[in-house]
Amino acid sequence: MATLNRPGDGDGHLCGIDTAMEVIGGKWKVLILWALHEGPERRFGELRRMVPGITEKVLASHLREMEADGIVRRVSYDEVPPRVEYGLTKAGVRLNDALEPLAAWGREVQERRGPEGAP
Amino acid sequence: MATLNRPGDGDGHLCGIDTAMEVIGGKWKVLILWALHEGPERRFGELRRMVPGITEKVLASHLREMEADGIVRRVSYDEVPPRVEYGLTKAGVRLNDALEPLAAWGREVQERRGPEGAP
DNA sequence: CTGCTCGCTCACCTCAGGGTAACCACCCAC
DNA sequence: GTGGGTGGTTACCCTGAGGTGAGCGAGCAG
Repeated sequence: MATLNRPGDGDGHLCGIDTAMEVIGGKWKVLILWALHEGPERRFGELRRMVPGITEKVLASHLREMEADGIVRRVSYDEVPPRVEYGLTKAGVRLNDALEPLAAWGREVQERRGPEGAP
Repeated sequence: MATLNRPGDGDGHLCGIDTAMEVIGGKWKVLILWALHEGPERRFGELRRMVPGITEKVLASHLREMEADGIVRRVSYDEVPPRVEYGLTKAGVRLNDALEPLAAWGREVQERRGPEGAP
């Protein structure tokens, strides 16, 4: 789906956006990313608790996709009970940084929409 | 779905992201945004041509949503044949700017993935 | 009169992403 | 033995975003 992606486009403005959108396109991915960016390493159950509403299946599949995309590192220890820890890769951290301005924009819009003075 | 949105969070890092994701969550929205950001004003058919693959129904509904979100301005002239022009609002321009780092990240990843030396 | 343009709208259909829930293998506390 | 906790997997279902195609209302070229 490289519709607007014209390599060598002199504009140099957007055109990598859809790649990024595919990576963060999952319903919960940015939330996982956010949960992951705070601690050095998170465990599965920890993430499940940090992202209320997500199911185990979806959390697992999202983590797998993010790992395949190279933004999440997965370390599993051969213990019992099993222990697996997830962390961000360099690319993941950079993605998070790239998400910051977007978050700022979102917050700005939120304030403008619902300026409830804390009831 | 304000799960992770904790207003007053001392962290001040993410937490507006999902608002932004709702706005640009549509399949073609960033492409429309990109098409819109270059010219001052675009017509419907022009946009349809600039975003190959999109259907009229989806283009219309996305434009409507983006208008409701306050990032697109719509000006319709009472002429025959009908003429309607779309442009970005201030917020839309800022959203585009906020998307830039994400696009840069996407481009970076693209290069890393498929470093084909232009066949 | 026919057909074309323009910016949509409507009715219908498809399909994949996500939700539900049960289950696995293992060990520990009770 | 029973229950709970670990990190998953598998099967199935279901909703809603998006795709398909047709048509409309008005005027103008031919």
